[in-house]
Formats: sequence, C-alpha cells, structure tokens
Amino acid sequence: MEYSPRDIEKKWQQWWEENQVYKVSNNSDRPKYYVLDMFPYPSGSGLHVGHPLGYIASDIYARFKRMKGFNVLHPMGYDAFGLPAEQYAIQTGVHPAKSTAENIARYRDQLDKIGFSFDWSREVQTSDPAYYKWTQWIFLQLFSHWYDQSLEKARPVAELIQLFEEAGNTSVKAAHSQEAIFTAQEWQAMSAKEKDDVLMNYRLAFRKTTYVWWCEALGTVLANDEVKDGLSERGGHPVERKPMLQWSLRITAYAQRLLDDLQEVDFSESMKKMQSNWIGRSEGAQLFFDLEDNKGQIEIFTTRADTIFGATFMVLAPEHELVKEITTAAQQQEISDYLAYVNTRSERDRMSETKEVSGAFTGAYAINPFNGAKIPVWIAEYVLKDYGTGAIMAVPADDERDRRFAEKFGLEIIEIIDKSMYPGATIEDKKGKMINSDFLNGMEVLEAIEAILQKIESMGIGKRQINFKLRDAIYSRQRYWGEPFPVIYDQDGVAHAMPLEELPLELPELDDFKPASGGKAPLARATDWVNLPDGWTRETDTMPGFAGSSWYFLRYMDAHNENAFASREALNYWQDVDLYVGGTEHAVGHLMYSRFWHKFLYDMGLVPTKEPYKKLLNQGMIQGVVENIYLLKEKVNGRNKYICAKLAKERGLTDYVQIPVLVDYVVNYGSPDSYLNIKAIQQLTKWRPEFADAIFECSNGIFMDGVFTPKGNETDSFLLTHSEVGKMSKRWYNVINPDVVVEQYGADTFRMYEMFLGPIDQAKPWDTKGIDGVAKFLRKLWSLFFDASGQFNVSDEKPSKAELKTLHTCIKKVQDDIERFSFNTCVSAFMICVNELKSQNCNKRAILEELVKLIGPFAPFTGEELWHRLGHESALCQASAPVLNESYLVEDSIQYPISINGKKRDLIAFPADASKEELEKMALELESVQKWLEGKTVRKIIVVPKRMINIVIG
RNA sequence: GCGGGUGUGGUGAAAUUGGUAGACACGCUAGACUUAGGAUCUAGUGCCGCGAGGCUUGGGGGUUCGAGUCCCUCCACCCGCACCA
Repeated sequence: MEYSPRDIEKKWQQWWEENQVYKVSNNSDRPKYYVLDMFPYPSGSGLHVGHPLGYIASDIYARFKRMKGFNVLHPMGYDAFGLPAEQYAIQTGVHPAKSTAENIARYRDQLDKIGFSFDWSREVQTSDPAYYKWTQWIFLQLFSHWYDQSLEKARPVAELIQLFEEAGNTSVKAAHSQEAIFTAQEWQAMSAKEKDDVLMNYRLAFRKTTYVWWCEALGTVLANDEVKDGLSERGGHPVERKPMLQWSLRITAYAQRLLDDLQEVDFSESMKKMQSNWIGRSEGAQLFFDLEDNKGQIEIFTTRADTIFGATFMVLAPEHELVKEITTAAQQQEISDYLAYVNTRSERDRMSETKEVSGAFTGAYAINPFNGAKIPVWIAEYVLKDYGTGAIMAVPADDERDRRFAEKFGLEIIEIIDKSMYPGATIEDKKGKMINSDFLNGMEVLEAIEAILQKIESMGIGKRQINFKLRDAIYSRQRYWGEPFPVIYDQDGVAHAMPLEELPLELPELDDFKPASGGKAPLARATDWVNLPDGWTRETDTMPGFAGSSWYFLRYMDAHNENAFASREALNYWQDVDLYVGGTEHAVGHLMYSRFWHKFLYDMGLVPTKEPYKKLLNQGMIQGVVENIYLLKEKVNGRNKYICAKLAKERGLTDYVQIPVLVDYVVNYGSPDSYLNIKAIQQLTKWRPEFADAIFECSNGIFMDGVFTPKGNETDSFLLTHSEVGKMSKRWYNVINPDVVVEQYGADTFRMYEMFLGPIDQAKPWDTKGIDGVAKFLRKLWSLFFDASGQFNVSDEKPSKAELKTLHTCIKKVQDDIERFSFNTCVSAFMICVNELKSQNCNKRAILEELVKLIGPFAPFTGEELWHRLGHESALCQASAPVLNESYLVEDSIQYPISINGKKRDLIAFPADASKEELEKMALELESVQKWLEGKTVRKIIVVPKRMINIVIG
C-alpha cells in the first residue's frame, strides 16, 4: 500500500471521534496534567498557518504526557464575543451570533483536519449563555467584595458595611477610591444613595466617572492594554481621553500580589518583565505642598524626596482639578489658551513630540515646607493626569524633562547633587553628595532619601508611599456583542446586583447593531429589555473581551456544571494549568486579568491555587514577508514605474512601496541578492490592481511592461528586493491557509513541518520550500513497514545491537527534547533514526513498534495507522500505551578524538565502559601517541569521558 | 532613552556542564533509473587553495590545554515599554 495521508486521516479522525478516544475523565488514578492553548477568537478569515503552531506543540506535549501515564486535560474552545463580529454585523446586518457560529464551524473543521487530540466534550464558547452565566456571576462577586489590605484578601461588602457601622472608614485599610473620611455616626446618617456612592469606592467592580480611552470610530471605550501608540489595537483608530461614567475592575488592589507571585510561575524572563513593567511599582513619598495665602494644598508623589531643595517650580497636569481654582486673574488668559491648545492635541501628538516642552504659568505659588521658598506652579502636558497624583515638584537640576522646561521658561535651577566623584553616573544611579540642601548637605543620595523620608513623616507633611503604574481596568464597552451586565438601576441610579438565580441575563435580540447616539450602547435601543417596572433600568453597556477569557480555563474542568462555574471536586482534581501555550501579545492583557480573577477566586476559597498557570510557553509568530519596491517619482506615459532595490540604491531613492509576498516567491530569500520570482509579480497584480499596468525595471533591463512578458534573457527572475518580515494578515494578502497545506501534503507532514521550522518560541516567516523533506521522511518511515510490492511486512526477528542503538539513541533524544519543548530537534532525530534503520534494512517489529510510539505525538494519523497495522486495538496516544521509560544504549566502544595541546591528531575507539584513568593509560600507550610525545614532557592529560582526550605538552 | 532578546553556510537551523562547529533538512552540482514528472536513488556541497594545508560561529580583546558557549568592549537587528515624577 502506498502512503496516502488523505485516506488514513479521514479514517482515524472518524474513529477517534466515534470511540471518544480523547475524552478525559475527572476521576483517575493517574496523575493529572493540564495542557491548555489560548483559545482563538473565531474570525471570519479562518485559521492561518500561524495559529496551529502553538496548538501543534501543545498537542504533541499532551499526547506525550498521556503516553507517559498522565491523565491529561487538553481542551479547546472559542473566545466568541468581540468587536469584529459586531463590526461585520453593522456592515452586513448578519447577526453576530450567526456569523460567529459559522466561523466556529469553520475553525472546528480546520482544527479537526490537523489531528488535535482535544476533548471536545468540554468545549466552551464565551458567548454561550450557559457559559456567560458564570462570567456574570463572577462579576457580581467582584461587585459584592472589597479588598482588605491588612488581611491582603477580598472580603464581602456586607462585612465592610459592618465595619463602617462600627467605626466609620478611618480604621479600614482597603483598596479604595474614597476621598472623604467619615465616622460611624456620619455613615448611619447617610441616605441609601450616599451609602451606595461610598461603597462604589470600595467594590472590586465599581462604577465611577473616570478618564477613559474613548474611540470614536469604534464607538466604545477601551482599556489601557487595548490602546497602542495612541491608536486602538483593533482597527488602528484614534483614541482620546474623556471623562465618562464607566464600570471598572479594581485590579490595582492586587498589584502587589500580581507582582510578587510572578516569582512563583515559570514564565519567560521577558514575559515577567513585561508584566512587572506594566504593574510599575515605585517606592517614594506622598508629599503635600501648601499653596501661598492658605489657598489649599498640592499633593505630589516623588521617588526623590531628597531633591526637594532643588524644587524650583511645580507642575500640574492640565486636567488637574486644582488648575481652575488656583489660576490667578492675570494668568487666566494664558492658562485657557494653553488648555485649548492641549485639547486640540491627540494622544498621538502628545506621545510623538516628547522632546518639545510646553506649558503655562498659573500665577499661583506653593511653599517649600523645608525652607519656605516660594515655588511657582505651572501646568504642562508632560505631567500626566494618570500617574501618581497628576502633580510634581520639578527639580530641573536633576531631571531631564524638568531641566528642559526650566531652560525654556527661564526658571531657576539649583544644583543639589555633586556627582563629580561619579563620572558617567546617571540620575537613576542615585549616586553623589548632596549640596545646597540644608540638613542633607554632605550625605550620599541614598542616605539623604532615607533621612528626608523620616523628616517628612515626623513633620506630618507626607508619608512613604508605594505607587503603581497599573490602572484599574475599564470594564464597560458601548457595544452589543458582549456579556450584559447583571446589574439594574433604581430610580436614583443606584446599582443593584441581579439575584443570582436569575442569571444568565441574556442578550436581547437586536437587528440594528450600530452604537446609539451620545456614547450609548446599541442595547439602549432594546427599550423593552432596558426598562423595568417602577422606573428601574438595566445597564446597556456590555463587558469587554477579556471578561470571558479571564476564567475559561476553569470551566474546562467541569464544562457542563449548571450549579457552579466548576465543581469543587473538579477544581481540586485539576488544580491549575500545568502548561499554557500561546503568543506574547497577551502579556499585559489577558494574562494579567486572568491572574487577577484567579487570585480573587482564591481569596473567596473557590479555587485551590494562587496562580492559574504553572508554566507559560510562548510560541513565536509565523510571519509573512513584506518586500519593498521603489516607486519612481515621475510617471512613464502616465503609468507608475517601479525599480529594483539595486537601481534604487544607485540613484539614491528612498521612496518605496511595501508589498506582501510569500517567501516561496523570493529567490535567495534572506541574502542581499534576493529577487522576486515572476510568480510573485503575477500574484501581486491580482492583489494590488495598481500594479497591473505598471512598469517594472530591473538592473538588467525592463522586465514587465503591462503584460507579463519578461524582456531580456531572464526567464523567471524579476526585481531585486529588500525584504522585511511582517505579519500575516488578510489585509496583506500573504495569508497561508493550513487546509491548503494539509490537502496537499497531509496533516502529519504539516504538523511535523511546522515543528521542524525552528525553535517553537521564535518568530519565523512561513516558507513552504522545505516541506518536501518532511514529506519524504514520512514516506520513508512508511516504507519501513511495507515491502516493495506494498505488502505490510514486519519481521519478528530479534533486533541487532546496531538497530537497538539506533532506536535507543532516538528514544533518549526525543524524550529529553520534548520535555524541554525542543520539537524541531525531535523531528531531526526521527529523520536520523529512520535513515539509519533504512540503511540497516530493518523491518523488525520490536524496533518499529517503539518507533511508532515515539513518532505518534508528532504524526498522529500515520502513527495510528501503523500502530493498528502492528496489531493493536487501542488508540496510540492514549494513556494505555506508554512510551519506554528509559532508553538503554548498546555501545561497545566509543570513538575518541585524541589531541595534543588542543590540536586534533587521531580518532581511536576505546571501550565504552572505560574509566577516566583507564582511558588516560590506554591513550598514552598508543603507538601514535608515543611517537608525538618523543622528547616532550607531558604536563597534563585532560580526559572527558565519551568526548575527548587531550594531552598537554611542553 | 529604559528593559529583554538575537547574531553560526546560499536558506531554515543543530551543538548537556566549555570538549570533533555546521547534525537534520531545503537549495544547488553531478550522475543513475525512468512511463520525461515538481517521482525515486547515489555521490558531492562552510570558505580559500591544484595540493599539502590554512581560515571560519557579527567585530575587537581576555580567561583556558581547549571558547559558538564564560568575561570585557564595540556593532547590527528584533521585541516590549516609553514625558512614570
């Protein structure tokens, strides 16, 4: 029988499904292992070859672990709520539920073809009411809890009310945004509405007017991590800062724990760094400066309180509340002009021009609490409303930005740190001796920081404070396709949790998905749904994309439970995710939110572990290639003319056009003399009509003139290009669909090839060129089992030592490499093994059976076929067929290189079991060695068993 | 600017703790077979040199009998953050 992937894939896919081979039980004597993929958002364009990379790796690992005797949970589902489906709905009128269902069906079909061993009985979809019932449920738990900083855990709001009733809020150490303090009596005297307002400042899910990112084009607010470079992450639309009444999650309550517990998890260093930078902890002091004439106080945060004697001015963020109050009549005009200017500037402008300084003087003065100096108060863009208190003391002598500002506006600069003894030291180094600083003079910086902090605290003008960059997560979206808030408002606008037994609160049907007017969500249109008896109303915003994905890994443990998000038994059995595979793009979004939710659930005693993921493996992106071709300024007969990189360089052109192509169409890809194959140009004109009538000129003549008739002698070469690696996306027309590859080569070849491409965590451009090598390998493997006439033919003969050595070298290498997630080297090991067995003409069952077990996780379809041919009833990658635990290498002798002073002289075989001493002795006795050593003195001999022998002379 | 990472043939890449650099595969060259195909097989393939031999892991320096691997320094590229007080 010929190797025909198409037939065997269909057959085994069906068989696996019928026999529920990969269904996993929550009851097992075997140790548990949980392998999780980041579930996909089912987009309209389907999977491209980049998506399965991580899935293949995790599938290999899951299959391998099963064969090593683990009870492996390996589920899959869909992050099904989200913007694209809704945007599509707005354009086409197709209900998001419908398009999402279609996309999911397509994804499922694609996934099945690649042969994953998912337990589909546990599938989750975040848009399924049976699922989002529990998303809503967790939200309500967040709503009804607050964070007690003295116990370092979340507690029910009912207990907080009790504390307030007993002693007001002064003794409560909580994560909060409550400014006013009150006594027990004052609390009692508050109206229900007032009490509710206070409690909102403590709840972990709370509703408050805050400055948020508003995206006009998407008609919704966005969270910090959904904004990149002043543009929305989805769609790349401009965003602006706007105060709006929004739901938020108090993730800041968990900032310290999210930071500390990073030490417990096995994430890459860069991933941990990204998270800790995002959390952005800094130690410093909160300090109050009195304003002149008792006009109040300015609160600032500083990490460098020691520099206070150099504080020659203060700067408030333009949005700071005090600005209006303190601006003097004389400065009124200047300030409002400046505010108007700030208003015209987008977030992008603000970020792109960080070197430019601008600002305006309020006319007010603050008093330096230490020396009574009058300090002018300015406002400036470079101080951010969001960070710290939105106000700083400016120390131009020791801060780059403050210095620029002082220089521009002619403000005083007082040197306060003598760094002369530390040449090259920067401000961050915190080195130098204090000068011009009163009682701090002569101290080292670090000493001074401590001294002034003590002074500040004893004077009662401030205190030590830890500040975090992390902001609370904006949780409202003015969109339709998301989880409705299980919240209702009374006539006074007080938010009430819906009774838990009424969950899920389902999304109402709608046929117009456009945002309603005035920043209102589409749900506002569903008046029947929104308006409740007695003037009560529902929340019309929906939850953001990260809501459903923040806990989905828990649902897989007990996906059909109707009474809890997962049963206690299931949670206790599966505990946490042992291996989580996904891209780095979720470093500060999903991974932070889910860690936060998990910690909250842990505080409630609902999950057994502090952290959701033990180990995180980041797969690199598979990219497309973007080539640059150079556009000539002047047109030729009204047509665009493009020239190759070489010509462009000669003529000094820099004006290039980026075009997407596939690596396959680039000849000599990666080298400086790469050029485009004509096929690529033909593809190009299909994708980009503007190229259709263009003229292309290569360094050796014009190659295309409207029609594809290359001039000159070249047959298939085209433009010299200068390539960059870019993302694979529909927009760039460089997407490769896995179905096409699977159709042509088979799933096993596709899987192995993706692994063979390189280290799993590395980004790489998709390149089909090498896939034939893997296809060839599988045919070779197949041919070990079938004779020339195509008959299945394995022998029961006893394996030879050489055959055993080949096999066991492979077993050892592959098992070690799987455990360190080095899948590309596993594939190489298989190739070596099969090549050797082939040259040994080995068709012995004892060898082949072990080999099939090893290859099974990589090539499950082929593996399964061969496994059954060998006479087994059960599926290959079930726990029933464990791989050999250990390998034993059959070796009689080992070849040792012998060198003199590091220079290799000979290669000689010694017994494999020889000790260091014996090797040394045998080496010296060799005739050739004796000859080289004549008349020389041996200084020492270095013997590295199984590696080399080096004799040092002279 | 700060933080993290990477640099090895024409290409993707291998290389336990420092121990034969370039495994494996693509591509290329030559040949065999052939139903002429993008099939299969064999041999060759880091660079220089006719050769013996010499040179080679981004550049330079160091430690060592021995460095792709460790240390210093410079360069290039990629990723993340970025007026963070």
